[in-house]
Amino acid sequence: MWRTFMAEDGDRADFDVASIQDRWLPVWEALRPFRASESDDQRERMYVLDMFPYPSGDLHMGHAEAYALGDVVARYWVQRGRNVLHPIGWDAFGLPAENAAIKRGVDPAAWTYDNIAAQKASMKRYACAFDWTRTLNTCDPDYYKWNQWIFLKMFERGLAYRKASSVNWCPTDQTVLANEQVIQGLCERCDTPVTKKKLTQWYLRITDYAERLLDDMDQLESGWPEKVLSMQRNWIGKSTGANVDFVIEGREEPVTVYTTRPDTLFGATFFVVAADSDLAAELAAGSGAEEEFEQYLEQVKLTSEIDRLATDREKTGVFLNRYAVNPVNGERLPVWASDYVLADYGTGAIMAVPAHDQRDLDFAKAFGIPVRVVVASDEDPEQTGMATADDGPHVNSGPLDGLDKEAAIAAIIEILAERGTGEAAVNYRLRDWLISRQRYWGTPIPIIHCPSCGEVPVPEAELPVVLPPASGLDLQPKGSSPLGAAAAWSAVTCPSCGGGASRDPDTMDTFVDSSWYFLRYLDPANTDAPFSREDAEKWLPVDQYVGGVTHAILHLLYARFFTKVLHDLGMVSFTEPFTRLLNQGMVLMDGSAMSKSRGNLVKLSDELADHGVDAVRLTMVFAGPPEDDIDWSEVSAAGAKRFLARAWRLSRDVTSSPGADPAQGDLAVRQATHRTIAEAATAVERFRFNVAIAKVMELVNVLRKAIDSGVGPADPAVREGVEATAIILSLVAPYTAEDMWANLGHNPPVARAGWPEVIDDLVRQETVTCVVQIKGKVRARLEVPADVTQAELERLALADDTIARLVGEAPPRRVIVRAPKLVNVIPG
RNA sequence: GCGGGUGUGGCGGAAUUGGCAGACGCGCAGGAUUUAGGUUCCUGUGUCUUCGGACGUGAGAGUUCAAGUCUCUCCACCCGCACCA
Repeated sequence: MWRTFMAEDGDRADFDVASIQDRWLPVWEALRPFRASESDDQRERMYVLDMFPYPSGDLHMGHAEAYALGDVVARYWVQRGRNVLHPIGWDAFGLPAENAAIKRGVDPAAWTYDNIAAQKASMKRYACAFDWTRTLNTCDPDYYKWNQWIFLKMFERGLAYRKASSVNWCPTDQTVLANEQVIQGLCERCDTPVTKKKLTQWYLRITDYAERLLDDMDQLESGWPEKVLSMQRNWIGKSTGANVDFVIEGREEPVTVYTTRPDTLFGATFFVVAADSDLAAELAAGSGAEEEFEQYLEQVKLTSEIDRLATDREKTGVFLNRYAVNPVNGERLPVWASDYVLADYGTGAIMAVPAHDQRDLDFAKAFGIPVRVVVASDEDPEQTGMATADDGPHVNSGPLDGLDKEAAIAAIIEILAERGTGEAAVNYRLRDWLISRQRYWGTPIPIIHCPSCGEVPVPEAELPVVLPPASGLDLQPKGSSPLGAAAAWSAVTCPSCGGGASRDPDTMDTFVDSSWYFLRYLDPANTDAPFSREDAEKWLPVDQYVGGVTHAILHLLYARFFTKVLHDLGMVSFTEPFTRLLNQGMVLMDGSAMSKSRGNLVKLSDELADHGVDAVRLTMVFAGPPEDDIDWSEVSAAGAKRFLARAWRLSRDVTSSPGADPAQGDLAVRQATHRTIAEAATAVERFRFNVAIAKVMELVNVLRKAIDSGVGPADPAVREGVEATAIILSLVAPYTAEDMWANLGHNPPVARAGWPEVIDDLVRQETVTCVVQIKGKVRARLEVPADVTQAELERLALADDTIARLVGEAPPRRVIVRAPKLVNVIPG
């Protein structure tokens, strides 16, 4: 009702958000201001990329923040005259589509494409500066064909392979998970405790790239947040040490263990194999300890992953009635099986040195195994219960006695190497990437299983292997892929021998889709290749990537891996895909993440209806540094709207004509304008968008005063200032800016108006305020010429009445002069 | 435990190289316009104060003419990893 009032309330209250939005949206739709030029454009290229969304519903507050931030960067560089590529697409495969299908009986494809349509409309209304001619959906056969193609290239090179292994299994989603998708023992997606299952699955050999993934981080050092780099380093988990071979009595082959402390080899008093390893079962067989071992293994299997992760758990294990022989001194070490040794790290077996490893000590104490100190220390681990990890002279270690840690490691490696029982070794925590998923809505794995030929790649000419329609398939999770039940789809003839064969029933992890999508944007309709090498060389690597820190490991590591593989395939020349990364924070409500169950969900559509697109965007950008979280309850979209109305009113008040010569205008207003332009540019380039906004707000205040009580609305400097305001605001508040631009008598789009040129003379201050301190406390201020000399400034400062009075007669002991801004007088 | 980060008014946050702490906004208070106000405009707003000033950036020390900024010690909180041998 009050809106009706406002409309009648004369020229003050005309800032009608809804009608401004309705006016400009169709105009932009026609003008397409953000199309990246395809060829022979001489402008410098720039690739600004936002992480693409999963179409799980309409856009939410998190999207609104991320896309507002990415938009500032993209729009800024467009204004600066760059040829900016700023694309968007949809990460459209994945479980939610399938779950919706199961729950509501809709086709996953229909569900997905409906959501995409809704998000696309919302994004356009949200005025995202995307190049709408380049969108992609990963669930389109045109897209996933190239997942399959890349997979086959990897298969050819041995980078994609199948193996049987104990894998992470989500009982709820009824599918396997990559290590990266298990968070604290829970399924990343549904928080169900993850269990282990022995399955034959497809893997990508990311471990082959571990060293390069680590090394190439040097290239990212200044462009990526330190946090993300450290998380990736952590995840790759490189360690150095040695492999040592231990003979097990009664076993032909020696067992290799990996250790980071080969120098403590003389302190080994027992030997442990992972309870769930094949080796443990083998050693238990015929040892007389089978029964105990079986019982123990049962118990271990029942222990959930979460319990396993509790670090303060009691050590458990079972003696296998076997002995390993220490290669350096021939000692017999009892062999135990325990779950504190992991089957899939190192070799699944360890030498245990209780004096210098806390876990081994805990175990030794629990089972009364002797502790032998081999690195001298004041503390006795057996007494204190604390293993010592400090450096120190070695003792009880034969040839290593007296050496420090570093020397001892070098010496023992040499000794082992001479005897052929060990060598220096490097280990990684990173495991190969498990990509098989027993679900429907994903990329079919393009392999045919033939009883006589084995794994046969689908011939390239037959790609894509298209998903069969969902209708008629049982998508209910049951542990095996729904595709296997699509008999007509599954049954094929072997491309190699022509015999009966079947398709691989699994689909790929959706992280495969997002590992190279940034390349597909260059040429999303290409039918000959995933992307053109020529375009890739022109546009990539991505100059600025914007997205949430939730993908710090998963997506970013996989995308880096894919880029290196594509590099090795000769398809791209660079080795890192994203030069700079900006991780935006989250949008919270009342201190915690929004969720329906918590009852603190803020609906984006409500906020947009209440305050308008521009005010919501402005609030997101002005709230603080982009990487910080925003608590929606602590910021004010109403305040943002008020500011926009204030800025917009300026454009109504200007009475000079377009093209009026600003040189004829008021100097002070011009200076304020040009300083703002310069400061806003610096702030945007440093990602201090909130500061850029603050600067525009100051300019708006100056212009308001100039109009109301200063030079008046007809001064050309006022026009210049309001035009600059519109252009700077176009980065954040495109509707308001466009309407201001029109009010000022210009044609749309303001987004392509060009960044105003800064006149240096107007930025330079001819006089500055100099503070005069006495002993570091400000006592006076002087207006001085900006180019004042040190000597002149000192004279002026000491001549100041206040200063002269406070300093007194005696000559000052010292005067520090930093012309033109500061003088500090230390009285005698 | 290991690694990364953050501590500034009632709140969100500013502050190139050490050089006026608290820009800008929110909120609050007062005033003007208004029949009215979820409008607009103006003014004030770190704390204490004997109105001269004094104190003030998590705590404590140090370097310096000068420290939010540099160094050391400590505290609190957040994030990531965590039985990885």
